[in-house]
Amino acid sequence: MEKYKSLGLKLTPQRLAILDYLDGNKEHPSAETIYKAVTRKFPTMSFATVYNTLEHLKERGYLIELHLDPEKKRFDPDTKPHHHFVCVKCHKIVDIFHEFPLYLSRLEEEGFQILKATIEFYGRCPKCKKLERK
Amino acid sequence: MEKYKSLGLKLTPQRLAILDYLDGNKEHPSAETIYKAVTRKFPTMSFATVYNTLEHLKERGYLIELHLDPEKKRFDPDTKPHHHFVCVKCHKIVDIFHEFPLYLSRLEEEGFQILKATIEFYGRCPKCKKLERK
DNA sequence: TTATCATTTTAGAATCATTCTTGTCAAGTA
DNA sequence: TACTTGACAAGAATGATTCTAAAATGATAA
Repeated sequence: MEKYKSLGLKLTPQRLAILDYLDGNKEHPSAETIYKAVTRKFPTMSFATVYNTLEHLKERGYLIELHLDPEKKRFDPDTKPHHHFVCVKCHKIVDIFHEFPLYLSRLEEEGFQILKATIEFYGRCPKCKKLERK
Repeated sequence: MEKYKSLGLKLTPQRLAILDYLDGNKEHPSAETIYKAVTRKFPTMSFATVYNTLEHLKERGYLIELHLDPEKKRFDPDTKPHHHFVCVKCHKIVDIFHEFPLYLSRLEEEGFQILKATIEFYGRCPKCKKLERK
C-alpha cells in the first residue's frame, strides 16, 4: 500500500488492515467496531493494537478523534475540516461539509488562541424521525 | 429556596446543596468536582446521589450535559443556547454567547430534523498560551 | 541473507467514570 | 399508626480505555 508509506509508521499487517478498514470509511466507527471488523482478518488482533494504531494515526494527523457519542470515542479518517450531525436516537453521525462563518475576534482579543472550530447538529436522522411518529 | 420549587423535585438537603453549588456556576464542573464540593457540607454524600440528581435535573431541562472533555462528562447549569471554547491543554471550558448563522436547509430537505446546533472552539486559553512559549 | 535492535503485538490486568443494586430511611398520606 | 413512595448510602458491577510484561516481528546495516 504505497499511499501509507508517507505516514512514517512501521507497516505491519495489522496496521494495514486497520488502515484499509478506515480508508474512505464514513461511518465514524468506534474502537470496538474497528476491532470487530479487523478481527475477521486477524483473529489474534488485540484491542491494544487497535488503540495503539489509532493513537499513532491521530498523532500524525491521519484521523480525528470525535467525542460526539457520550458512550465512546469515534474515529474519523476524513481530516478535511467539516462538521457533524448526530442522531440523538441511534447515534448515527453524518458529515457536513458546508462552510459557516465562525469568525470571532473577541476571543483572540482576550488572549485565546483558536486552532479550530466544529459544529455539531443534534436531531433525528430520517430513519429515526419516521419511527418516532406513532 | 423558592426558585427551585418549580423543578418538581423533592427538595432534600443533598439536592439543595447540589443546586446551590450549580447555581450560576460557570466552571462546567464534572460529577467528581460537584461531589467533592458538596461533600464538604454532607460528608456522607454518595456519588450515586450526585449522578441521580444530575440525571433528574437534566431530564427537567435545568442543566445540560457536555461531552467536550474526552475524559468525563461536564455539566452546565446555563441552559440558554450558547457555544463553548475548550482549551486543549488544561480542558478549561469557556462559554460563548455570540450568535452565529447556522442555518442549513439541505439537511432538512433530506429528511433530517435538527433540534439544536452547538459550536466548539478548540485552542489554548490565555494562561496555557503563555506557558507554551519557551 | 543474517544479526541486531528498537518496535509492535498480544493477553490479560488495571484504571476510572459511570451505573446499578440492595438495604435503609424519611416524608407524606390514609 | 401503618403504608406507600421516593431518596440515600455504600459498595458492587460495568464498560471503555490504558497499562504491563513477555514474545514476536519489521527495518536496517553488515
